[in-house]
Amino acid sequence: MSRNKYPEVTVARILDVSEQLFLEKGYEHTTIQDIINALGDLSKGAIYHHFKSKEEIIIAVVDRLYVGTQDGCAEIQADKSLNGLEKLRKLFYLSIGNPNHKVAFETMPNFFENPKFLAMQLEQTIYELAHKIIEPIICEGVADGSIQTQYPKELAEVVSLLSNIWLNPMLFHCTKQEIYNKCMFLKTLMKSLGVDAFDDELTEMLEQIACLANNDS
Amino acid sequence: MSRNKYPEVTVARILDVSEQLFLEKGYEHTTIQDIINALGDLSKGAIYHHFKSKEEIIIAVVDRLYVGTQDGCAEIQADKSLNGLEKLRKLFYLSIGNPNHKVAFETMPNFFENPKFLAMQLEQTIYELAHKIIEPIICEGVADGSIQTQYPKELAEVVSLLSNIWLNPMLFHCTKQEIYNKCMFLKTLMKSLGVDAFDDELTEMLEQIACLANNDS
DNA sequence: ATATACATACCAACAGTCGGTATATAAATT
DNA sequence: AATTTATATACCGACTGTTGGTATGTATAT
Repeated sequence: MSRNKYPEVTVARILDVSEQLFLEKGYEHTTIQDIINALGDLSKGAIYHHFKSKEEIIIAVVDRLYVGTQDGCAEIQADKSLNGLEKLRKLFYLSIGNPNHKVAFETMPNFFENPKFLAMQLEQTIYELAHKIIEPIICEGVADGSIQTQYPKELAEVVSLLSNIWLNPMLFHCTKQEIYNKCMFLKTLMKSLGVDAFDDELTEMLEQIACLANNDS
Repeated sequence: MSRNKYPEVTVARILDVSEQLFLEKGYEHTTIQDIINALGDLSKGAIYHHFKSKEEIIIAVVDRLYVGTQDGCAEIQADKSLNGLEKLRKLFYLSIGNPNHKVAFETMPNFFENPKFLAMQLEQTIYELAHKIIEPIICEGVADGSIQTQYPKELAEVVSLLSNIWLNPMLFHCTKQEIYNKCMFLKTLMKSLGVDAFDDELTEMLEQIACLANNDS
């Protein structure tokens, strides 16, 4: 294959194929050669022309997974008609409804055997989601009176961690019943922490996503 | 060096050196050759005689990190003079006071660059700590009336996750003030969830451990 | 005598490199 | 405007150094 006029297309193809393989086989068990084979018509040189290392590929993949969410966040953040609590609620919908998660969900067998992916997800959750997105919204909620807390930063971290990691069926496989219990628990937890953002509609959404993975109970 | 009369000593030495290196440089950036060099007088054959893979070495290392804790758990569990809540409280002391953590704490630069270790820690926290240790104790506490909850399993998972991962300065670097805030937050959180196990003495212990790592504020 | 604790030489797989080629694009020349 | 020239970029594929792991040999304890 000769030179492509639109290199972004090539980059996107590399990321598509890599994402699929990383989720399927795990980052550390995916070789560059696997990526080359799956692409079919590109060489090692091509890949290393666009990315300087395998690590850089997974960084780009994870970044891209969250791009849609990040855009949506900015939109919610800018919406003047919502108070802090309402913004938080809307954010949950956005995050849980993210179609990228579904894809990952279906192909990923066990996240603990994909430690790199897990670590990046955790890092992203704390340093991007909690600190840069949730915390400002909570502070806003405290200011407008819709959220009550003395510890906005800690609350942001815990809420992010629980909803993005603990509740994530990609990470912790669970039956429909277990998802439901987790949601109920999280709902009362958040309410008792001064954030009444977790409503029934949200629970239902999560249950439906969980059904994609397993048909238990 | 020829055959050793006491092979356990050799195994222990391999684990000592490996643990140090894994914490220092990260699992994936530690080579078998690094371990051999650090040992000084052993060969590759020796290592692969005692462990069948590099992965098996880190499993043994992590197992050993928790051995002391596990023994202590059994002791607490068997103590008939304590109710559920008191057992939980005692467990926190044990876990936080674990000297192994201090060692890891001092040498580990950034856990996110050691994804394998992080993943194993998370897995251990949920499937060993939460399900096998905390949950039974909480159920006991519910039965004897010292703990109130409708969701023992979920409570066990969240408590384990927050105290073992989120509060762990090895994972999330923080200043003394931040540790204090986290403790205060966790204390109110747990109390509002029906578990009043986090007292002032515990907070103080955590602060002292945090001081080992950085001297901020 | 045999099982065990090691040593050593070796292998296959891997991430990453490097010299080289082909093509797109823009500037210079006609 | 058409053609040449220059340069940056997309890509190729053989090669390298490193690494986890193995096969086989040897010495020692029981």
